[in-house]
Amino acid sequence: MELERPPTEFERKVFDALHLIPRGMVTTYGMLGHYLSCSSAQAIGQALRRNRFAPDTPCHRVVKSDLSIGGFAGQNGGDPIERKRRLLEAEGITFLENGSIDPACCFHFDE
DNA sequence: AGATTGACTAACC
DNA sequence: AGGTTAGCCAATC
Repeated sequence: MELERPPTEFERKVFDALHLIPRGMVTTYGMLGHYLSCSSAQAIGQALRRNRFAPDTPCHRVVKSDLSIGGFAGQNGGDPIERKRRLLEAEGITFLENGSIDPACCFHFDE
């Protein structure tokens, strides 16, 4: 069982970076990792998965490298994903016909 | 302390 | 287009 614990330093860095993403934009696990000098997008996903402050920290603004939706609330489909999609739409994200996100909505970190 | 687990990704078939 | 694989790495058995 996973007990309550304060965020690790790594998780704090990830959560802090989320607040740099403007409303109506998204980034990817890989790009976020690159910004944090972490070469494992998977580790980034792990941190977001364990984000217990969601959606206060905008973890829904992180999607897959191919700009498909990615996961949410520990799942890769079903209801949580529907919620993630609606959150993004409500923020002004535009989706293409194939269901992926408009590349123009991709936020680029400086440095 | 070692193995397992992933909200991943690029590179292959 | 879809599957498999290897590499990645923090957190969790």
